[in-house]
Amino acid sequence: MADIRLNTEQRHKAIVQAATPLFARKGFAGTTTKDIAAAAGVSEALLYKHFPSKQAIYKEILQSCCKTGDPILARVHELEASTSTLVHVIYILMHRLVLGGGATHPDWETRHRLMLNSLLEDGEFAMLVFDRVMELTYPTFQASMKAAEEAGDFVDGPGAPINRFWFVHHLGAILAYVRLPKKPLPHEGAIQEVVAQACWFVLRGIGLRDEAIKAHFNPKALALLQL
Amino acid sequence: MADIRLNTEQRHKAIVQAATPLFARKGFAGTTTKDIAAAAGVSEALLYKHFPSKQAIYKEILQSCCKTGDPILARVHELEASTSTLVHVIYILMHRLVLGGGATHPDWETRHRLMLNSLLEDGEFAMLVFDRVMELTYPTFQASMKAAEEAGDFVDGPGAPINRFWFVHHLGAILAYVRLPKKPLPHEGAIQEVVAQACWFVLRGIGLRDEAIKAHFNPKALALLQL
DNA sequence: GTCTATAGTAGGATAGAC
DNA sequence: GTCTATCCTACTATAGAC
Repeated sequence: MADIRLNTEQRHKAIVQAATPLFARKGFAGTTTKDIAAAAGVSEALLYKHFPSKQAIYKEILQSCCKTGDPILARVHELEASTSTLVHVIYILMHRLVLGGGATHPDWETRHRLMLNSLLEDGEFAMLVFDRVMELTYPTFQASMKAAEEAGDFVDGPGAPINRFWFVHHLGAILAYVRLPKKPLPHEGAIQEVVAQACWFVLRGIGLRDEAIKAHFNPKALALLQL
Repeated sequence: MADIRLNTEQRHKAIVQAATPLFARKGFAGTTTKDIAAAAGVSEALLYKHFPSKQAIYKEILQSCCKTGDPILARVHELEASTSTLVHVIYILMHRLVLGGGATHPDWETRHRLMLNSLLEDGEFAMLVFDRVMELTYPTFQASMKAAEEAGDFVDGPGAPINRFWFVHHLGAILAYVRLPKKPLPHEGAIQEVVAQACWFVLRGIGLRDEAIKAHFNPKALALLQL
């Protein structure tokens, strides 16, 4: 069945890779070991040489998948704190959440599905992903909010800055989630438009002044970058 | 097994009611007919006298559950369009999404879970729920945005009003979703606080001026109403 | 209207050969 | 390292009695 012989580590990885989209699409209960074996191109027996149980495969997927961060998001920390950076970080975050990573990181859909499954289960994976997202982007986000305030572009509001950060992330996330079924959705206009509107919405929401948004937010130019 | 004999209609309803939280919690694949029968207090055989298949039970649950609207939301249309109404509608919507309906409508958690499952499946149920929410609350929301604009409390922004409505709803929804696992979450502060901050965030987001929010949004007073 | 009993299948996991 | 064959349990669904 297996096309070629792989060493233990390679086969182990291959099984995880093959199983990931299955668990993402059909959930833990809906995925059978038969499915996994077929997707991995091996016999069911071989699965059990590498993993003690189906549960163990799932656990390992959640472990490994929450660690891999989007390569673009990983570089956000390089940006200097400013109003402009605040606008761009938010655009990047929203854009990648909703539109995915294109060629550089095509697997956002899988991650979104694993997130939803996790929220229906124990939420463990979701927590780890939240930690990761925060680690990658919040320092720059927070510093840029502060910079924007000092520049007079920002009006503070009630509540912790971290909560505002999560509101931004949450909106991007749920826009992605409601698009998972490939059905017509309540939103009006093309998805790029909706994302741009959502960015404007959250920029206002965190407290950026309309003039600052107008000055720094150029969604059409950003869209050309196809990031 | 069955405590008492019910007529066809009653038993039918009882099965649906018993099965609903099971499908919500464990998804379609994770719920067994044995579970359903036990929860309904009947034999598995009896399920099949009322429904041709497990799938049929699930379908009927999704059909019936998307029709029942929250009784408070159903009365939103009675409110007159104004800035104040805009603020209150948003608070009511967010509050009920996140904190649930208390005694009047305790089953928000089940609905949230069915929503997440639907987004992982074909999204049909999600669409129907979206329609229902929009039907109940959007007319008042839209009219109040217009009234707020005429009162000078509101600065219009880019994009269709309906999208801003959905951004509001989405944020409330996802705050509820991330709370489904009873785990500590990224947000800072008590959940009532977070909801109040989220309301402020979306009020800004749709374009309400800070002065108008300050004038009309009194979360502590609203919280006392325990609505 | 409801049950017990059971058919038939699919699921997770293992034994043992190569 | 990989497979075929198999075990046993759990699952969906039905038959037939009360």
